[in-house]
Amino acid sequence: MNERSKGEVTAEKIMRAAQEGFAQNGYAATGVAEICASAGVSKGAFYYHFESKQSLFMALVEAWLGELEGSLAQVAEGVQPVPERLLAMSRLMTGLFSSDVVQISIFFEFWMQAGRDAAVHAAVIAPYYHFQRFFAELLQRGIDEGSLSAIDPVLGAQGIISLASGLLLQRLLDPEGADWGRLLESSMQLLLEGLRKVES
Amino acid sequence: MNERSKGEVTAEKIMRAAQEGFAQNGYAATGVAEICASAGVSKGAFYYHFESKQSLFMALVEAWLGELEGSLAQVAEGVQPVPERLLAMSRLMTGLFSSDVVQISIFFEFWMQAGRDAAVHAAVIAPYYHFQRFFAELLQRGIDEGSLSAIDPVLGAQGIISLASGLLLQRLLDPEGADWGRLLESSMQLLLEGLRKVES
DNA sequence: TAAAACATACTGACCGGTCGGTTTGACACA
DNA sequence: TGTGTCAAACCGACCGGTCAGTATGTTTTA
Repeated sequence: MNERSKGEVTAEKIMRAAQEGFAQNGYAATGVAEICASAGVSKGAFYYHFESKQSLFMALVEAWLGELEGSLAQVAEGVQPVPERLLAMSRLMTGLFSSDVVQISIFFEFWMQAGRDAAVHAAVIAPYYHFQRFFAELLQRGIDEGSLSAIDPVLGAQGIISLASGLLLQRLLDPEGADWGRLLESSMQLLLEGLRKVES
Repeated sequence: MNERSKGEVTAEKIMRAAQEGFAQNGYAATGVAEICASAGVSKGAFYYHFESKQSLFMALVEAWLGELEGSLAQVAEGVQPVPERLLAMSRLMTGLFSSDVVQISIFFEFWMQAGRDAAVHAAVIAPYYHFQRFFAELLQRGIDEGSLSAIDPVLGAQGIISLASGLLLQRLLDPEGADWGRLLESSMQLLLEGLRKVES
């Protein structure tokens, strides 16, 4: 009935514990022993499933990116005009990111490590470009359909990504400082206002 | 002639070396011995000037924030309309931030540590609010003078901060991916377009 | 000459990773 | 159903090395 083997369950327990640890105290400050204790698993089990602490981190990165990619694909399709579509996406992100500060924290942990570790960087840069291209194409479509003014779509895409990640960053510093989910939506609206084609 | 004592010079050498180390490899992964070697100074000198590794980090945070505060005060005054003033500020930031990836990296290192360490958080959150208030007041002035539409100024301020920090974040991941300095200016212009009051 | 400013050797805790051994569960065979 | 087998899964003591911090002595400066 249950298709997941015992080993897979253990590996998942380790990954969950590691994610929490890395998010809470950072990669370097989180020991393997601590992860094991938190997962209720021995060190032997850890090194049975993962080659090293580093490779565990990579597994986390890849799992997270895969998840993100999936939820992006969900909203990739649509027939509404581009501005409405972007707003809908930001509303969706609201739900995805308002979940837990820990989730956000690990995301930036990945980002920071990418600047230091070549392997992490290689794993992160490709999806990043993918995202950039995704938004740029969306904007281009908006320009083509006449709902957006003719700015450089890549520039606009980088602006959108900036806005989203910057808000996440502020939320990290001051979780109670604002309704960050709602804020993402309204500042996206603001940016769109700047992008929107003036009726002539 | 030279007013700076020998001790102050040593402390500065240590701080410079530490900044580089923390930025390059992160706080936890940068050892005290490594910092000392890089500064050309012994461990004794280190612990003569700093109580602990942690307190050195705090000193770096405070120095950096003070510097930022100073360069902000420089452009606080002005007689131009608010939108032009904001653009001028983003142009100024271009120069300040395009200097070195290391500089940016240490900035985010501070930010991340703030989420983990109460002392760092306390030191960072106050200036953060200060900045937020600064931009909010600037926007309010723009609304009052009629150059901006009547949005929530705090929301606008958080949007501006998001844009700036988000672009920095992307620059960290992909330094050669764009002319990030120019990008800050043009996306600020985009945001301002959304904020600008339509002539009626 | 006293205090400030350093240098060097050292300590104890901790950490990533290893290793020899043990448990567990699925399957074969009787 | 009982029993032997084997590999996957797991355990935890242990090792080499690193790290923040200290103890103590030496030089420099005013």
